[in-house]
Amino acid sequence: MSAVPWVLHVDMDQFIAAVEVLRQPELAGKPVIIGGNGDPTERAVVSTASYEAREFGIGSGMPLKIAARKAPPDAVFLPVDHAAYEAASADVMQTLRALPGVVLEIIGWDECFLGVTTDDPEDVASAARAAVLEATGLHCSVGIGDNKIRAKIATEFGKPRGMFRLTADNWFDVMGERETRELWGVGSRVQKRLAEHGIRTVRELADADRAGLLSEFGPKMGAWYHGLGSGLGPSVVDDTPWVARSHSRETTFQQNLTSASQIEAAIRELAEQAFDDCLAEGRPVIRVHLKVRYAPFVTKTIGRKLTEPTQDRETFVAAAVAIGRTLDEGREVRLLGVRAEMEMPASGDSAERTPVRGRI
DNA sequence: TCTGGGGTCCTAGGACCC
DNA sequence: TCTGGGGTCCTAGGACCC
Repeated sequence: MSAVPWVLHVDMDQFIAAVEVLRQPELAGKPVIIGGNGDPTERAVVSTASYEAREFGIGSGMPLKIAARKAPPDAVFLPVDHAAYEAASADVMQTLRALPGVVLEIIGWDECFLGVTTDDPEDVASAARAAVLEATGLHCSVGIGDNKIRAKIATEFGKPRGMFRLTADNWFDVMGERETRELWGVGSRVQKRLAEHGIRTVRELADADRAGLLSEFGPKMGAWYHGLGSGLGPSVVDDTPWVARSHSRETTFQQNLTSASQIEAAIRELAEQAFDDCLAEGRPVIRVHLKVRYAPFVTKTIGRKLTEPTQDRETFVAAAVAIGRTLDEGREVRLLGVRAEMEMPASGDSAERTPVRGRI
């Protein structure tokens, strides 16, 4: 065997719950549910549920009120503690970065890609798992692939506390008959649109008419989805530090806001915080976005370019408030968010962007 | 049952320009 | 009556990720 480049995807097992159990060992083996303030009667959702809690049908994104109904009497609800998870995350990443010969690309709190040239990727994966466990007491799983897409998907088959290899050789054996929804970057809406074209499985996507996909999804996404059916994707692991394009603050109100003055006050507060996050990076803000959720299912986002890039807080806040004044009167607001979009440093913009939303 | 909070990227369509 | 052809920029909204 000769050394060739591999992509490893490292994903922490039930990361947030595991960090909590580490600090409170008596929680081990119990259904643990982390979300919001830890009060299951509040408007908030589950951040992470331990494997024990998942057996009761509780999972990420579920409203806490629902989780409370499904949970057994011995379930423990805990508040989200960002600082603790960030510290644990930093320990994990530092440990992985120290492995010999690897390039590390962080894609989230609890997951990253490792690029490594080796003739034995399983050996590197084992070493990574052992190192993380030794340094942090936390377990992880590793996907091994010949590109990022396959590595990322492989991890699901390795969980928990294991590893799995997915490459061009076994792609269709493993994924061919599965639903398109299992592909990274295909959500429920795209799954549905594909199904309307008779495309339900991964293999059907790979075999689909390319022109049809381009006309349904546009030149970029159409081509991307088509390749995704065959497990195609980028294989370069990039360790250049991530630069945020925007910062936002949003809040779900326990009681809906009903008056214009309440709404304006909330916009001010959120706008100041979002703006300050940008200011802390020393980068001018060029756009403001307001996100509003009116009672059930209606979320609106309204963006405005500022007349010029600004580092003046009041200029930004005033722009956010101005959008707020255009909102329909008499509607109760249950969620409000303000996003500040920053000027990007001029760069020779990398040609290979992966259109999977969020950090990659 | 009724939905966090942090993000990124893509597309469509209109305005405007030559 | 019918309606260039190319381009850029902007807004609004959709979709997805962790």
